[in-house]
Amino acid sequence: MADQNTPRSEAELLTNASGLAGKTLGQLADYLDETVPDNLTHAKGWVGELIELALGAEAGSRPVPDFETLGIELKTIPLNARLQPQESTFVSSAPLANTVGMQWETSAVKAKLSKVLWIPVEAAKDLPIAKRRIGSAFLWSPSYEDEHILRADWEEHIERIAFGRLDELDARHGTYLQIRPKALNRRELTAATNGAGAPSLTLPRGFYLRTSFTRKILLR
DNA sequence: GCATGATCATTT
DNA sequence: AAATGATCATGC
Repeated sequence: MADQNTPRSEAELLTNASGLAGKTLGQLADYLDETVPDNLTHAKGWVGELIELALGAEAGSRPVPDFETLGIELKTIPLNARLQPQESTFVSSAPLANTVGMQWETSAVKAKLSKVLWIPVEAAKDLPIAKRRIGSAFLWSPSYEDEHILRADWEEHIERIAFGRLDELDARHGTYLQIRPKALNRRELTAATNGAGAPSLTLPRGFYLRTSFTRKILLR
């Protein structure tokens, strides 16, 4: 079983993560003295937080990788009954103000995706949460081709934002990386820059990896 | 409000 | 059934 202290090395983290494979969320919750919610409607982050606790992630809500000294980001990946990803993966909030001049190389998206520890977890809706099994964790970094496409997507999104075409933002753009709302509700507003370069307000958005892309990652 | 963790619910 | 758009919880 994984311990609750932060791992000192990548190998230690991988060993701990591998130790979760085959366990159910119920077993892990018992071990950690956590309560399994009846459903995730009001606990959407519960699985991710449980795994963080099990592996000793320390970032909390700070904008740094879960395992800061190792430079590794932890992501759970929900699997359907066919063991394929069933949801997109949130990466980071999208910058909507003063985006002119932003570069992929120094972007939050590139930083977040540079090294990810993926942990597959069964998530079929008809499977009780406590009975859902954790899968085999694996460390991933984007391939050269992946990064090329991610960069092109990011640049396309940022260009749209930089020109103030906020009304054109929608989830259909982007091959691997899409932009979708990331807010409490549709009335939420955040600072943006409009087409005239003036301050404005718009719905907060986030960058997400399409399910079709995480499916490819899983198959590697 | 924005960062963390995501899934839900409706539309296509 | 899959994709898009909307939403939920928590901490500071």
